[in-house]
Amino acid sequence: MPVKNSDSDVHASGHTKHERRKDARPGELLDAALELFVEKGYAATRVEEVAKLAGVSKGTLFLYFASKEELFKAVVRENISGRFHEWNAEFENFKGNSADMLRYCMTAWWQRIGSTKASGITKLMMSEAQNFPELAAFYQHEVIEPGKVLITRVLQRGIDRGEFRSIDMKYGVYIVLAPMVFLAMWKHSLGTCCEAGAQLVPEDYIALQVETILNGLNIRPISPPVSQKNLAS
Amino acid sequence: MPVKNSDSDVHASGHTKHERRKDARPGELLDAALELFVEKGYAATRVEEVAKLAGVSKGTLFLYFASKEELFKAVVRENISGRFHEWNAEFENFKGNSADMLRYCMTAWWQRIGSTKASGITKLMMSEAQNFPELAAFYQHEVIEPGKVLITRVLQRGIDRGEFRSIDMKYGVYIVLAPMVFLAMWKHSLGTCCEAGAQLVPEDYIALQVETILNGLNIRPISPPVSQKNLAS
DNA sequence: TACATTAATAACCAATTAGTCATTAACTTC
DNA sequence: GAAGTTAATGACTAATTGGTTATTAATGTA
Repeated sequence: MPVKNSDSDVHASGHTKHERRKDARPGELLDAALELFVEKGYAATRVEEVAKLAGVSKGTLFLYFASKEELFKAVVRENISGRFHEWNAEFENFKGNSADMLRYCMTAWWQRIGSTKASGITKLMMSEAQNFPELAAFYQHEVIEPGKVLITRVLQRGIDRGEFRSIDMKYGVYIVLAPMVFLAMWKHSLGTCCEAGAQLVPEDYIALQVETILNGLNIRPISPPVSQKNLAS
Repeated sequence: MPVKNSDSDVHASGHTKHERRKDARPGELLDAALELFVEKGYAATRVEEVAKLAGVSKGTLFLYFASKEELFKAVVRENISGRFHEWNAEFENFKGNSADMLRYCMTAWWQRIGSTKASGITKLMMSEAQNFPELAAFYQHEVIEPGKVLITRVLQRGIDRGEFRSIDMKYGVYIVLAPMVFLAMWKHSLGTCCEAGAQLVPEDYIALQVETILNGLNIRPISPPVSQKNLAS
């Protein structure tokens, strides 16, 4: 039997309990879901917590999203949208050498994605791709592929202008992509809970990565591997 | 009240139901656990499934491992951390230049971890560390720290012998670690389900990464960044 | 064969949680 | 302001699952 809070049903904050805000609910629920999915992962996030953070009851959440899985899909669709158009335009107009362009590319990624909640989506997708092949395909198509195109453009420009040595572009993109994805993962996993004293400072990490890559892409190739058997005994 | 399968209790396969194989059980359970943890993740793997795959009842599993968490730790010890002693010894005896040593380090990682089921553990830990801080601390202590020590040793040797340029070792280890962790993640997430045509060939990826790193660690430093503002308005 | 030991089982428990539904009350319309 | 509509609630259900334990039976020994 429900409690009869007979006289008011008004919270301290001034919101009535049964406030009807049909238009605002989905957005608020998606924000709350993003927050918690990023913080705790998919499986560990309780729909009731999402509802609570959005200021509604669990029942209300299911009024707007058919299931937890549909909620998750909606979060990804909502947040992984087309900022690539803007970025592509930005890189079209880049004047200056390709080393600076690559530096700009990676530091801009950190400022716009890596250091924001959006990096949590990257981590989430890498973590849950196996369980949601449909979402994985979506992410591949909408995020990974455009990202690769952008990186390829920078590297190819450097090669065309004689600034970088020629490499197989199929794998070259990963030289740039791997450190960024790694950082996004690290930030949201072992980087937070452990590493007591020696916390990784992302800006310094990015700086060393980019300089090492640039040195690695330098036009002067080093001597190739000499032997495969260098082990004693 | 238990079923009285009175006359035999013998499976179709010929194994009796209460077969006593004390020595073989732990290994079989660990194999089954590795298989399922890698396939489904830690949280989503049910201990009863592990037991079933190992051909025993759930009760038997708890006879050999105190809890699901202990089972997981045992899997990590069996497949990764228990082998550092051997690897350290191997690198003590390495004769030859440090470029070859780093090449050996990364290709050996691929052969022994990256290409095996053990890489799934890396992926799993990165995915679930947030939810299981105790396991994360365990992994950090038993795997990440020893791994960093090993990488640091190789890089420091190169610097000491004048083969690599001097870098801040706090971040230097990540130059080597990031491509390997990325590959482990990629393999078990977007790499499997998507990337229809252009599948990543791990050996080629590792090869380009290691050569780029070696070039990047070359003693001749490149020119530092010149300007921060190269964008056209 | 009788007995002791202990590996193995499966029914059971307690806690968790995705999802449902009868009830309540805010808002709309006339 | 009465009646109808539907947004919102929260107690409830059903399923899941980590872990326990009383019971069963395989094996060794005398």
